[in-house]
Amino acid sequence: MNHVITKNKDIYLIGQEDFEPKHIFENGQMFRWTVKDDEYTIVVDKYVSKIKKLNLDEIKNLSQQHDLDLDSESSVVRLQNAGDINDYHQFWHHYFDMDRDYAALRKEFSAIDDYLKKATEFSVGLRVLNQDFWEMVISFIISANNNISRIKNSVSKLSELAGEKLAEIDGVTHYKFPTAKALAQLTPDELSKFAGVGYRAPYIIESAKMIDEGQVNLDQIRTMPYEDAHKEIMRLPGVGPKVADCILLFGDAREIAFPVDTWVIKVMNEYYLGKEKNNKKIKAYGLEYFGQKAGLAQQYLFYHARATNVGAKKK
DNA sequence: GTCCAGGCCAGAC
DNA sequence: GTCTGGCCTGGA
Repeated sequence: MNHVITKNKDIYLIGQEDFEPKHIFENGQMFRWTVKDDEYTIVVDKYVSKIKKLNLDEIKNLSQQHDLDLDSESSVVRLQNAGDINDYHQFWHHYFDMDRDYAALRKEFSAIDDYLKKATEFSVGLRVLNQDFWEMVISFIISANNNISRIKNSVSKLSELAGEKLAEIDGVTHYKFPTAKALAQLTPDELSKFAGVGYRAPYIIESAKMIDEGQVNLDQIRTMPYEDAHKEIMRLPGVGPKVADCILLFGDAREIAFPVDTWVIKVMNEYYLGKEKNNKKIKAYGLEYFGQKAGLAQQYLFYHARATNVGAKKK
């Protein structure tokens, strides 16, 4: 039975089989992480925390140290510098989407078809995070026609440029994600130069202004039906159909949002459609085929496709 | 040097 | 409405 305990200011998730930090952070939904020796340092909200899935020796040590009986547990995840048990219940529990039964979800997806089954088996422990809506807007504007290492660097630099200082860990200073008001005051030149966002700089600043001035109301968007929300969020410059779906899936937990990116195009053409170039039609097929949880299925497909380089031309 | 990266935008039809 | 070319920039 999985549960949560705290020891020495650390939080431990015990017996949670569907929690693999690598599959959670390295699947393109989250950009504020670094990893060293399988331990992830992440910047989320006001926290700069360390997340690690403990190995057998570490579990044994923890067990002895605190006189616990954890030897039979195959999964212990440690959250360091993440606050106390109240922080867990008020923030982390929802952030990590702990109310969702991912084992049941994988079972459900496995029954749909063999390829999705393979993708879910490949990604046991993947979870779709519930992240800050505003942060997703800017992060995914940056993501367009870009790669993950550059996106990570840009988001980090952007925070350094306009965000509040949080903490210094292992010699690195981390900054909170900036507010819309702070980003709205930057000039495209300084943003482009410092954060390396290139031609996206004016999109970021203009979107920040529209949100700060209330021309686009993110709180209202969250109460809209999916189609309306998707349309409304696209009023922001730099936000097209794919970026809008990422924002809704990762920032507003819209399970139906099905981002069609290069990897999904490859997967869908390789295993489902044959040859379809129209992204709108690919998305329509995805929604029809995978149903209300299309976005969650997309995460398994995307992660597996990218990791295995689906659709690569054989020499 | 070329190509690509979790696409968007403007312009042409 | 659909399709096409161009695009900051860093790394392979």
